[in-house]
Amino acid sequence: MFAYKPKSLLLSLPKHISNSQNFLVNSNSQLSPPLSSLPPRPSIPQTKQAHAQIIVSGLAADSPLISHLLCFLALSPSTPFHYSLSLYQSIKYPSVFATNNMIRCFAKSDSPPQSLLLFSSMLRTCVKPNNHTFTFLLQACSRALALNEGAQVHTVAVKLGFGGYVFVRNALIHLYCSCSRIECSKRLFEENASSRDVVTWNSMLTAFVRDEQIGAAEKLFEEMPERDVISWSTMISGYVQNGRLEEGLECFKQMREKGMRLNEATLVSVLSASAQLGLLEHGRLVHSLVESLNFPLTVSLGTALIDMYAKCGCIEQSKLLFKNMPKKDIWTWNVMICGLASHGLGKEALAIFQRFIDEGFHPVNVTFIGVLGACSRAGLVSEGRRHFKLMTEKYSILPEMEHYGCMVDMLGRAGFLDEAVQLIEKMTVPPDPVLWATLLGACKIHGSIELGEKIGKKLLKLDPTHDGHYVQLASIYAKARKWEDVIRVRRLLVEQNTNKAAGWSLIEAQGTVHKFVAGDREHERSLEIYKMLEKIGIRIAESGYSPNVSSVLHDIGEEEKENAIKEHSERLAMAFGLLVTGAGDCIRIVKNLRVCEDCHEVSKIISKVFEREIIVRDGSRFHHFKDGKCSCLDYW
DNA sequence: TTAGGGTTAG
Repeated sequence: MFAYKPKSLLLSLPKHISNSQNFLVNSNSQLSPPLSSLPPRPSIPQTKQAHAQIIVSGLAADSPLISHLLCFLALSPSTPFHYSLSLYQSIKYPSVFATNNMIRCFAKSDSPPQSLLLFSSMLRTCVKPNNHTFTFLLQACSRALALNEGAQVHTVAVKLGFGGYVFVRNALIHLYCSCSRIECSKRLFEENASSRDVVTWNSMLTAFVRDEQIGAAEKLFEEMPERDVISWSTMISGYVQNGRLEEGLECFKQMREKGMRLNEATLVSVLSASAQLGLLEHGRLVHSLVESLNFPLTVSLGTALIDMYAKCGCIEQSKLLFKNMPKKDIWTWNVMICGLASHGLGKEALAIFQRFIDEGFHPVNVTFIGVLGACSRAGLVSEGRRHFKLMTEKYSILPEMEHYGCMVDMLGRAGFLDEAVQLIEKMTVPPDPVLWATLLGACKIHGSIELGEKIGKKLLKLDPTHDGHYVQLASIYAKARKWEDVIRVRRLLVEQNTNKAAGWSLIEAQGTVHKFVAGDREHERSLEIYKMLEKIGIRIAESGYSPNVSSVLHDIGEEEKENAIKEHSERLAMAFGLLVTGAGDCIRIVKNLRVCEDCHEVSKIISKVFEREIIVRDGSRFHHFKDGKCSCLDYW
């Protein structure tokens, strides 16, 4: 049997087996996130009540009875181990059963390495470990990401003849996967082809997914002799974690077609995919499944739903869910703050943040990405400055690139360009090209040609393959009507052999996702869409609209520029939306890039002349167009 | 005797 070789063999066997004195626990071991909810078990108060009755009945010295209580505690979701330990210590001669359950209590607590110390003392007191002992010990090592200790447990398990037990081996595959030793997991998996069960396969599937080997995971998933709900959930979350969202949803579809039972993990992953893609209809379908299958609205599921509705443009639905969540954790608050921020509801986001603090929660870096993003999108400059200070000084959170990004965006767009430059100069981490590009965008808004040119040139050196920088710099020149410079930058762009990133927009209609790129003529209803575009053109011209072509980089005539704008992907999606939705229905569009100035203007006019609410999620935020106005108040 | 391993994102 394969055994991982630890860096230094700190563990050898106890005296009756070998000796155990050298068993050391790595103090640097990190804890993995807490385990999620488990099936209903006797609660801690119930166990305590039973314990009290045992004492009153004079049975406190009955070791098997106390051992059973300990077993109940070990089965409960993660609890502090002090009570379990007091029970365990009341047993005069703890059996292997009692000790195993205490090891399990430690493994599930916030101090999993304690279980290794107990194992060490178990060996000294000559209680012989069994296969259960090793399963729990390996679980503790996995949770603590304690590779070295886990490898030692592996060695002992093999020496004592427990290496062949399928539970032990599965726990080992999981341990090495948790500690990023995928090759070790793979060897254990391959060495025992004849004695695998579904958990063995699932553990290996998880290992491939965590190592971002989606191809290998897909192959394994295909080969599996049996797939249970966890196999499917793992595959779906694998797709979602690796950004292969459509494939995640397709896998979910197949899972349902096979009549598989769903569980919380499946639903959370699928909600995340729906949210990231902005597919409201799909997200709603998942929500209705949650309700029809009577899934309890756990913190995870509730938070995933709040996030989905926020990312699909229904911030009111998110707010309602948030209000009605019986239990919230820090992530519930974080997604609510970030959701409000993305919809430009800065003041509401700050109010929620204040409630979060008042309820005694401690903010983390993501909380401040939401808070600073809220200030940035709503133009709340002094609040942004105050919260940035609060984050660094009161909560000692080291600002990351995203925090600086929010600040530079906020200051830059509000016209505080010098302050933004000063902030960048004071950064503890080197600014990335995205940050400079943010400032460049601000230079464009404020017509700051000199600074913009300086940053643009810097960007072209830093990141010459990114077409967006050329486009931005050329737009600055275009705004200043410096056409020769526009042509020069455009030539540079061509010489660098980069292409402008293709913008796309998508819209859902009757359960189908329709994706458009600029000038798209592939859609089966293309003719009707272009007719609708013409109709839109006439109606908006009647209301006094004239095109703003400053965002068009191409060195082409004015008429052609107008046409290029007219066929932007979001225009096609909007035209399609007007075709397929009923009068008065809201049109929802998801766009990968930021919406251009002209399309923004046109969307406002369409919302008025066609009497439609249009919600666009662009690469940066939400725009709610209604009655000729946008929720961003033209500040984006 | 009793118990055990694998899936969740924001």
